[in-house]
Amino acid sequence: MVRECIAEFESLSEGEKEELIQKFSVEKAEKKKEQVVALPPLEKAEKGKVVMRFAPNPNGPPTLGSARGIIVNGEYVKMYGGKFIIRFDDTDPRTKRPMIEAYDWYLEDIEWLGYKPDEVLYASKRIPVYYEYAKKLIEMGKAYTCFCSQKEFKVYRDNGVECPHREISPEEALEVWERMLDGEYEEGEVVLRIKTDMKHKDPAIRDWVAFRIIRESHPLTGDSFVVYPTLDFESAIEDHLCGITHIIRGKDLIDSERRQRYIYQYFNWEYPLTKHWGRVKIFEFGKLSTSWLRRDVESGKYEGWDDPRLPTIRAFRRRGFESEAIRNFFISLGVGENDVSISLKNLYAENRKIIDPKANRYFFVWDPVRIEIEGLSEEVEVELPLNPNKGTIRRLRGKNVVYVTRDDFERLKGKVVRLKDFCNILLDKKAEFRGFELDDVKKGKNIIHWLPDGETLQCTVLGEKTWEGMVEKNVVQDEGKVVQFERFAFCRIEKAGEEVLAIYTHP
RNA sequence: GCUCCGGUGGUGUAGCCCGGCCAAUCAUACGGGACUCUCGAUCCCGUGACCCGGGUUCAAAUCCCGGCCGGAGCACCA
Repeated sequence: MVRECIAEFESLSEGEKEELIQKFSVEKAEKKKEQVVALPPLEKAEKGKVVMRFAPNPNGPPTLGSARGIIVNGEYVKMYGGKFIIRFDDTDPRTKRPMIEAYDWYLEDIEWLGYKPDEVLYASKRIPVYYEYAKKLIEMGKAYTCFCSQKEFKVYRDNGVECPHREISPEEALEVWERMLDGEYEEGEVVLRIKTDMKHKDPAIRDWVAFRIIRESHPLTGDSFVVYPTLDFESAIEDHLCGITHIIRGKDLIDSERRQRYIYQYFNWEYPLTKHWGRVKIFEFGKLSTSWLRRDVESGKYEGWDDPRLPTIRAFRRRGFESEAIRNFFISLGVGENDVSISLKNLYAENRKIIDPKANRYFFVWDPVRIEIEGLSEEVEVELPLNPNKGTIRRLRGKNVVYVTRDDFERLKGKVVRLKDFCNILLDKKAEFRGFELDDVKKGKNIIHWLPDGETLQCTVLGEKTWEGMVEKNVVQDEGKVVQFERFAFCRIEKAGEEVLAIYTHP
């Protein structure tokens, strides 16, 4: 039945086909609109009252991974209306030392991705607030100062046994706490723990650390503090203070919720709704850790944090990606708890949809080979499509000395090829002119791109590798924009002067 | 090891809570064709999946049990 229909359709004339397609295209267009990518509805989300946050530690620049957090949270706030808060969880000046430049990079990239934070908070500047809540908990007997070493406590924890310090009175604990704040103890000597349940079936939950001493100057607050909260504590307090309604983050933080709930219970607060997503592994980048990237950037293996080979948002911006593409890419991943490993090809496909219709076309001849065309006496002016979608054109001089790429030269030497939009030649270093008409070579489809001698600019393309070659002068008008180098790839023209520097976007 | 969580085409995703309308959605990928003086663009057509085994039921991707596989956490990191 279906086959018959198709056969019937195929047998129609072009005109008739067109007519039928027209007839159904309205319906199709409507369907496409419905399928606009969107996040699944958020549980218990009230219009205008959704408060969400993105809480990075700026110990490196935002990466594709950060983009997911920004996009998913930001997008939900957009969907329902409410508040979007950026909070820098920068409470460890040593092991996760913040990078001073990264604070602004986050803000910039968030804006570029299309979200405007309603509030920006720096945890490191609000440490006194956390002290107050710590004090309350101590007074309530829900937190205690503990002098066990990490090793000692591990034994207690693993065996589900309460440590001796757990039983001290709130008054005593308070006294120790004050002395901690006054800097009377050394690093590692004492910590403040939250009382949970030493018999909890998950050892990870048992009496966790809320504050520890770190004697290291903080990039933002200097030496103002020696007692720093852990993420679990800081974030628990802050989420409540900010009135966060929904938390969506990676599943590595799943235990965090279980720990924090104890505090919420003690203060009688309501814990936000949470959702956790799985790990994203991108084929092209493998596992990426900020510290690992940092080492390679600092060692000079990469040009900088926006090196086009890097998975940072800055790098994608430099490559000329549209933020809409990145948004669609992550929205389509959804918020499932299973791990995903996905190829950047999907991102490329999203980006291509947006960029292809607007990118101007140019010839870029990499690894050029000089060709002399014999039998072509006069120069001609050649018109080529600049943007096939808009019908605009560009011009090139058709000369008897041209350059083609080595790949094409070697592959097609001795054959008749078509210099796109110009003429046909028998390809060799001394080529023979074979006419201007297209039909002669159309069958073989040996259509290649070319550039006239003396009317080009030096061009370098930076990407996975570096390509050297020449490009037509016309590109100058597209400085800063993404163009398509025909038969090569999309590239962003970063600089166009005497020489051209282009960044490889994607195929 | 302990505590959680998850397993739908090559890849991602919808459906699973509230079993039937799922011979399973959409995207991407791949294959074929059309169009085009580039193309990985566009337009047609096609390929391709419910981890395995039991159970409950008239009926299971959906519920239950077991297995296998994968992941996360088990820090004075975030």
